Amino acid sequence: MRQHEINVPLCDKCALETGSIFKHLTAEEVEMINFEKDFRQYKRGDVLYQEGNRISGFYCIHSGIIKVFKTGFDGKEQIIRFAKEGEIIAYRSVLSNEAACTSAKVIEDCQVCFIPSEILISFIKSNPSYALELLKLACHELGEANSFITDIAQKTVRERLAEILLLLVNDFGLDEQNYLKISLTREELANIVGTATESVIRLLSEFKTDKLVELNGRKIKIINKKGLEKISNVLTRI
Amino acid sequence: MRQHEINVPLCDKCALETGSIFKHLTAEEVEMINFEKDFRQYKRGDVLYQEGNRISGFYCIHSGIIKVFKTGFDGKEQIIRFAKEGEIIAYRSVLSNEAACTSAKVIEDCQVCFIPSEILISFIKSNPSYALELLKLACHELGEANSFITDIAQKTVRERLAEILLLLVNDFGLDEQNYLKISLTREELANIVGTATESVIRLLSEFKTDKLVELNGRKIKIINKKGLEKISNVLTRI
DNA sequence: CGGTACGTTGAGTCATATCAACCATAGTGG
DNA sequence: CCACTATGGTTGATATGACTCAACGTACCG
Repeated sequence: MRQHEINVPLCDKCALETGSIFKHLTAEEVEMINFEKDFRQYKRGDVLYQEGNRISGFYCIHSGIIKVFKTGFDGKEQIIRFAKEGEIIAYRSVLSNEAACTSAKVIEDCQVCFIPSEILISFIKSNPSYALELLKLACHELGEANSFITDIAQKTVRERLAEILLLLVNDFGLDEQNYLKISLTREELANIVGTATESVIRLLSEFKTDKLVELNGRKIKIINKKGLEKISNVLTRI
Repeated sequence: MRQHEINVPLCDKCALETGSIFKHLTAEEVEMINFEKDFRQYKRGDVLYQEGNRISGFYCIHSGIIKVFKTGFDGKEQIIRFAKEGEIIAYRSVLSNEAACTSAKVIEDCQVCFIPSEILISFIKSNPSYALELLKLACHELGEANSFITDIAQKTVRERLAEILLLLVNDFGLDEQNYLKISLTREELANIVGTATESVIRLLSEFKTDKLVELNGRKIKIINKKGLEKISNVLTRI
């Protein structure tokens, strides 16, 4: 099923709608991206780039969800973060001028714009307040990474799973029936939490027994957010 | 024993010697830092700033070693990174304009320069190539954080301890007798690896039995680097 | 209809945390 | 100067969280 007429999104419109980082650019700069960018569509499972790749640009997500992950020794994925509309990925490699230290794979069909490195670099040089925004972004991500390190190092799998569920609620929201909008396989959940698939399954069904969630296949319904918050903290072990 | 005449280091000299990020500044800019900065000396155990603080500047380390850590629920520290001569800390908070997400404490007596936020911000705006260098720095740290997340999530304590020892060798080097130049308490080691103090003690003495290291109090002598490399990877479990 | 990917459950094992006791060292104050 | 206290290091015993392995169910797909 190929679309003959694809609506390539315009960056100026997109930046406003999604609140992407491009909203800090001037009109001419946005126009320049519009001209240079390459619009692409991907389906679930598609790979945008892989660890070790040299990347010639970065991606701005217009719709859909992408997982960014590293691959450990035995091939096990560790999901580092998700990216959704308005967010950019692979900018880290472009800026630090290193090979990609992560891979990116599609979780939900998506439309993305690929923007050549040179444009990013030239904007940083020409538009200082944009550079500052990028710095803020990187520093913010760094702060989140630090928290995550502390969590993985100190919390139990149970606590982390509860926390991740809440984080997913926060990032992707719930539908009218309180179902998590993002749907992941048990394995993917395990690869965020940093545990085995079986452990996620067991803990989720405990959560279900404890009336914290309901499960319908991959769809997870949150029915006691306070309870999850309680678990995700210290309080478990008082 | 108080020094009446303290030699306040000059940034231009220091930047060259230590290869700090200020080497990308113009002569006038460096001069400006020299003028505005506040030189400070700290002793082991001193705290530079604490999680949650609003920080009005960042620190450039001239000598000594500082640990940057987060505090978990039960008060347990998770060491995020170390900073030594030529490196800057707390720039993350300054740039993302958030409260400090970490604390910083002195490991080895140190001399640091405190530089007000405004200077950093103004340089970013006036000197794009400096902004780019800062971005590179932040992105590089982000890459390291991602690796660390994957390691903590996937490797055993044994693997991680070996890895951390190698990382310390890399960052701080060995003296003539192959002793690690940085000396940490067992608890601090545990707080990097993300484990219990007792586990570090037990594993270290295993490493000793296996002729990988020798132990003299806090001083750790590396006698089989290859062996540690082997342990730090997958290879343990073949 | 067989194949493949995902989900679930059970049983056994092991690495690691926890708890407790003890030693060494150094600094403190009466 | 000595008892006192705090801090760090070590070791042993015990408990348990979480992983691994294995079997099996289910659903979807060509």
